[in-house]
Amino acid sequence: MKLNNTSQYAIRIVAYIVQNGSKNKYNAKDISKKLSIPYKYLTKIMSLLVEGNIILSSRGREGGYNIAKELSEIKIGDILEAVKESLHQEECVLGNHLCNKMEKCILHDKWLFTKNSMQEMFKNTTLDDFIAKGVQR
Amino acid sequence: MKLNNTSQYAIRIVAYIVQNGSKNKYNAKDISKKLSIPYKYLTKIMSLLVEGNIILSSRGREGGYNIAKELSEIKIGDILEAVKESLHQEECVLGNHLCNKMEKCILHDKWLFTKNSMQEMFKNTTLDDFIAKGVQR
DNA sequence: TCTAATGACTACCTTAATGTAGTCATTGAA
DNA sequence: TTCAATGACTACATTAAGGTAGTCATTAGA
Ligand code: SF4
Ligand code: SF4
Repeated sequence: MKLNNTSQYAIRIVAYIVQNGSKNKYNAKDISKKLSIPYKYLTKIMSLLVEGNIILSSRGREGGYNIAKELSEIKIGDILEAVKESLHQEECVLGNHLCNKMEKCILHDKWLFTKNSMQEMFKNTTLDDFIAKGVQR
Repeated sequence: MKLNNTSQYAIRIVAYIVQNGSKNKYNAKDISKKLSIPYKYLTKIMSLLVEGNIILSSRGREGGYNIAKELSEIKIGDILEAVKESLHQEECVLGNHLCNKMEKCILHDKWLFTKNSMQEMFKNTTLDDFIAKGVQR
């Protein structure tokens, strides 16, 4: 039970940018070094974040990455979505074996509740929440 | 965010046994057919459940599997533990990058809360809970 | 204009989880 | 006492996630 590697990296990347000045521009090599994320893997993830409109990139000399919007507009959930983490509600504890609503098992509602609270958490946490407390790396 | 395949199978196997009579004995071939779990993969999982003292097995002709204890004594959490699903609390959202308690990030407590409620759910649900409602397959 | 510094793209490699094959060990029934 | 029906064990095959290599495209500055 955890987020996959790519999602974890993505959150750490964005958190890093937020904490070190969201107005600044960051290049792939530096981020890679600072966060110990393999360079090529990092750029792959960055492309996903760009595609998801969370990060802006500029190519060429003096290029780099920066945040695409206001911090308060970006939710953790958006990041996870950008890297295709599956958080879908309709997924059952036992995989995708969806049952009809009439004969649900004991775990159904309990799991849904937990799933919901997790989703709420990701939906309700925005990037500016990171500034105050800080993430250790 | 979901249980891995092996865990899902394990729960479905035990649920199947519970629903079809926990006093009866079941052989691998039948379970495999009924639940569409690859035969060899199934026997591998069964061995884990036997090792975890959830299932008893008897070899030889007329052999098979049956539940090792009273239904009320077996928790979903026990099944997950038997197949080595990692549910450990100390694991952070961002992997194993544990921070010191002084500078925890905004997700820390929220994640812990969710994690806890999930663990509680698994700890507090026993096999006899399955009987009443039934799991669709 | 040329070039070094950058990100984007494509294709491949590695690893861990999932799944399969073959054989051995045990046992009850004929 | 055989032997067919069973589970256990070992080793291999497949797949998907994670990670790497090489090259192309873009751009600011000399
Ligand atoms: S009833 Fe149980 S098995 Fe069926 S979809 Fe809900 S959680 Fe999954
Ligand atoms: S503070 Fe945040 S990053 Fe650090 S261990 Fe807790 S959840 Fe993980």
